[in-house]
Amino acid sequence: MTSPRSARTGAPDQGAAGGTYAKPPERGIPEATVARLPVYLRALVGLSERGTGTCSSGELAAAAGVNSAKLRKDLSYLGSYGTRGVGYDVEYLRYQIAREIGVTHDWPVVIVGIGNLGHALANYSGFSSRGFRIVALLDADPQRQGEDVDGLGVRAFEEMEALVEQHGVAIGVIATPAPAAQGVCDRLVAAGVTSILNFAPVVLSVPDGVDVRKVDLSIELQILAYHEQRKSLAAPDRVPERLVRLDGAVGA
Amino acid sequence: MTSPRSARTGAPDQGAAGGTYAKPPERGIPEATVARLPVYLRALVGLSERGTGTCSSGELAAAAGVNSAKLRKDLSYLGSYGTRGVGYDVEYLRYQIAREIGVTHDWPVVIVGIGNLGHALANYSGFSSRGFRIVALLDADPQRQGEDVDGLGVRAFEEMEALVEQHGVAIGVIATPAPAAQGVCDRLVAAGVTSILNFAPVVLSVPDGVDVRKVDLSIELQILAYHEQRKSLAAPDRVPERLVRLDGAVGA
DNA sequence: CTCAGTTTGTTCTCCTGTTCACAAACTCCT
DNA sequence: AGGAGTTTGTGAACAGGAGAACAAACTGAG
Repeated sequence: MTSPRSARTGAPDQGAAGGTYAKPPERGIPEATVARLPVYLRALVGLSERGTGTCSSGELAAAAGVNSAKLRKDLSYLGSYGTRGVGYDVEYLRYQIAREIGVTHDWPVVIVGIGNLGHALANYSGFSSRGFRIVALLDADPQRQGEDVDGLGVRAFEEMEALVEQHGVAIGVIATPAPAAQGVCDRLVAAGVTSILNFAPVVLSVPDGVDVRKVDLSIELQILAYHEQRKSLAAPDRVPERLVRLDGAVGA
Repeated sequence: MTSPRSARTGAPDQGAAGGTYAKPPERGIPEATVARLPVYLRALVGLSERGTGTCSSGELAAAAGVNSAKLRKDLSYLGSYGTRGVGYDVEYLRYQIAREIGVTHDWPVVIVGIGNLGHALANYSGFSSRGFRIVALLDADPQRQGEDVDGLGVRAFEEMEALVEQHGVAIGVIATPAPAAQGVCDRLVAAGVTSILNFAPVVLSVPDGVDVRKVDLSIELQILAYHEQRKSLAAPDRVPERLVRLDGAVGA
């Protein structure tokens, strides 16, 4: 009844109160959990700034906007960093999550495409405060080159390879117009970049071993629109004049 | 063996070639499918602009960057809009998806917080081309008010309620600094907005019936960093100087 | 008309992720 | 010290999505 297979990770648990180092999980954190770790990290930073020393899974879950059971299971993939009957030490857990994600050290980043969005990204404080150091801004437009954005000059594409090599850049951000994105992507990959955050509304094709994440502003709005439409259809009262004649439902 | 329960939708299929109107699904499109429909829509627009009249599920899947079986299953939730042995009519399918998402008619939108990101959003052409019409830009800073962004003046918060009412705004975009976001959110909801796209790095709390989607730029980068770190650990060769002393693994 | 080739729509199976529920472990009070 | 109260960590049921595989439906050639 008590644990038919207790040694799932192979290590004999070793008491969990010794403290030297708890457990090296190293293998297989589910993708869904990885996506939530940064949320927990941000919530912990908030709690820390408010002077909280310890917090329960319930409190942290509320701050992160998730279920407390899910939070505990997520954290259990990293190791046993809590204390039963007490909760989690905010600073300790914060460090452990930061280490697991990899934001305890600096990640040099290049941003390609310094239009409106590129400007916004270059100025976004959330990057630098989380270990992401923008080392270069690149744009194809000679008119933009030399322009100063947040203390960094905009450089030409031609310098991409040298900059990536020099700073050891592994992560690139693409904020170019759609037609230019694949070309920029290919060039980043050739230069040695292995992770790409893509804001251009295209599906990038990359070789194996390169990660791409896509952020598409209009897709998010369209998803909202879908649900909004459903809401209006479900409750036909309180519908303003914006939704008349949606379908052929009225006339027929 | 052949279909123990054939009448899953209840309707007798009625031939699918009549053409007046195929099927009103109206119920239960999986969330994962909803999130992909805009991607298909964009791929279809691309095909349409290139003059393609018909396409198979394989072609469309390639353009959208997904599996063809998944694409067919997704489309089947909307109804039977393809022809076996032929494929999908690009224009017809495009319209059907657009209608299902709700982008065949205009969605008036307000953007709150006209900093760097708000500027970028206001200028983003992907919105207007998909039925999202920005009807107001709002900012708390009196210095920004009156400034002209893309033909629209920046207005004060005080006008929010009147603008939402006047234009029948259902969707709001929050691009304010984190501390202001919850207050803005409450006010938008009180004014009648029922869908919110949140760029501020906070967890918004809203009443039931209000949808919130969050876009967090730094979280995406952190997810990339996690995988990048794993890649470096898995292949310790070709690691530049940026990843020395990651863990206590070397000294001990 | 018949038959081979093509492509959709759907079913079935597998896998990932979520949630519940509870034993183990800790604290605090008496 | 002992017992009541808390809280974590995790096994196990449950739900939902992904992919393979196949029958149904269409086209076109002979």
